[in-house]
Amino acid sequence: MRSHYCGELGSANVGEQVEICGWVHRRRDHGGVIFLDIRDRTGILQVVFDPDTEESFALADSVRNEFVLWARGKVRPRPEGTVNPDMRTGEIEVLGLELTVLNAAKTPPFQLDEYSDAGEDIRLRYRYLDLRRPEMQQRLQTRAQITSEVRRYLEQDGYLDIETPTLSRATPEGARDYLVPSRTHPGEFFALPQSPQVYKQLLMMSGLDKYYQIARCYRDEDLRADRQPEFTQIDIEASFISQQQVMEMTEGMLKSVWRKTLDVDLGEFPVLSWDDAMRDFGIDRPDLRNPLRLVDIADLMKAVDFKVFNGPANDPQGRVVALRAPNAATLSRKVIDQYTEFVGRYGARGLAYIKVNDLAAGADGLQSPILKFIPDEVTQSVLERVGAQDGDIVFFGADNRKVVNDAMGALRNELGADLGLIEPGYRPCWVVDWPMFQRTREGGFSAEHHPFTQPTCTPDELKADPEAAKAAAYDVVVNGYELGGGSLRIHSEEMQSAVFDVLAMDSDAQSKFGFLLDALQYGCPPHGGIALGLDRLAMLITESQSIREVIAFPKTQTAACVMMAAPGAVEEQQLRDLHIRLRQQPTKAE
RNA sequence: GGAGCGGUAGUUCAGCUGGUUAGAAUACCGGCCUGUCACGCCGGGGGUCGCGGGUUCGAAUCCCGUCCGCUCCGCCA
Repeated sequence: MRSHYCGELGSANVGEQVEICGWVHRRRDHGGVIFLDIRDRTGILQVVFDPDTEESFALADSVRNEFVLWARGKVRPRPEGTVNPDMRTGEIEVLGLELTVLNAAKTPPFQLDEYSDAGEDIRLRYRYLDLRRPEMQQRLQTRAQITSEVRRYLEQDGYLDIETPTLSRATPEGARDYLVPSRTHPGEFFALPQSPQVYKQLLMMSGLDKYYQIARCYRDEDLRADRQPEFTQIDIEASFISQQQVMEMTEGMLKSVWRKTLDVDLGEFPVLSWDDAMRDFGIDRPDLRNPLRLVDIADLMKAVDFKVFNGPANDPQGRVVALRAPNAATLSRKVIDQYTEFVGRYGARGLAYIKVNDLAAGADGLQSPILKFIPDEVTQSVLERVGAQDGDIVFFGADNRKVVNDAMGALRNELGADLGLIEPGYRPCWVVDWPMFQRTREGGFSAEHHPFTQPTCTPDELKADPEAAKAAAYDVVVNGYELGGGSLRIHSEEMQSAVFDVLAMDSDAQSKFGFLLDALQYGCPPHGGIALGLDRLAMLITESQSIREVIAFPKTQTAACVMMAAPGAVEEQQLRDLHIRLRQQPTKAE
């Protein structure tokens, strides 16, 4: 039916008779000559019809946008002066000799050209049309290129692609599970996996040695621009492997992905400790393209009444930081108020600042609502430490550690973007030496990474002081996105039980991992691995603003599919089969 | 669970301090046009102003509720 794809024709094909298939991208009718731009996955091709071919000319006259066509014609160079340098196939055209309309098309609900931008709502409702757009085709092709390169890289390194179940068991820890009722076990439910974590560890215990999978994962939590309820992980695990080896393997893989898709050298992956990341960036996934840094100044501010920052006075759990923004002293009161509101979202109760107009003039050269609360020499030492220059503005955060890190870390990102300080390109890094646990609001502990992560201490030390325990965990971060995270895993039953104890998992919860504790006692090799978010990877490489742009059929913010109207109600009989009765009738209006 | 933004022609938007017949661009339809490439020119059709209620002589505009989309906080081991 087809001899060539549209996009692959060029000057080399001049003189050939070709058959092409595709959609009418645009039609230009000049009365005596009609141009049809035919589009397929590979590109766009101009096909010309003139009145000599009477039948085809009449047909070409009748077609409309998005009609599906077959055409036979002759490739010829475009006449002098009509070459289109903006088009990949712009040096040639096809003289249409025969034309068949394979299918007519209704007028699309939105324009599929590259110049108009439909709302996401309508794009998703007609996703099959949205995906026809060259931009979307390119994104999905790039995504396929990524997975292809990942597979190639891992397979040449001896990793086996092994599938694990997507009907699994609800877990006591972690995100909310998507549940699937069991017909054969009344009242019982499967859970869709949040990750293949436990399965891949069991595969290591089975001696499969090196495993990978491009695995769909499910988490029933609220969505974000970079979060979908179902997403894809590049899941990797290996036995008898060190943290260093996992990191090198991952670096090599990411570098070859970037080289393959963008022909970009990712360069070095600096390694930051978690403590350093939190200190300098207030966040565990720093965007290194942003030159701004948080600077601790609590020691300088000891003498100052912290209430000027609306923060607690000399709280040992507290943190006081300065954030210098170069050449931003011109920020208006209104803009500063907006930043104050911005940090408020993260719990900050205010945003103090000093505008540095003229350093040489001392206090007279500064402009700030807080100066009168701070001794001049303290102000000077603070400005000196942050390296303030004339024209800068210095923001301050003082509160408990979490609020300061959250608020000032976010402000750093916001300011960096607003002030145009984000360097172009990609800046990867590793964040290592994670704490094993974090305190929960209730005073207990939750796993910072996950409960299978190998602590770097003994089980006794772990139980004695959980807060001090570090984990053999590592995250790979690119441009402020957590691309992936991994760890060495616990391979002794004693350590795994100790972790469960610290997490205060009751015997019922622990029994759900009984199979794992058992397995650990039957000769479990030391092992470790990593999981990378494929969607985020594709998002970064295609420079998309949303994860939805690199997923063919994504869910909306309410975790629904507007095209299929999923989720939807089911027949009463289906519920009966599953032994389910709804607690109340749905009230959602149509 | 919470905060914010948006919903007006097929689409993208303007109109929103209440007051003629709700506009623009584009798309669509018809006509003209033999070298365009976001073709051009002429003409035309097209609206439940998301939905429900309220205030008012009068509501796209003000108020309340609700649904949908997006961004963010919480949440996401």
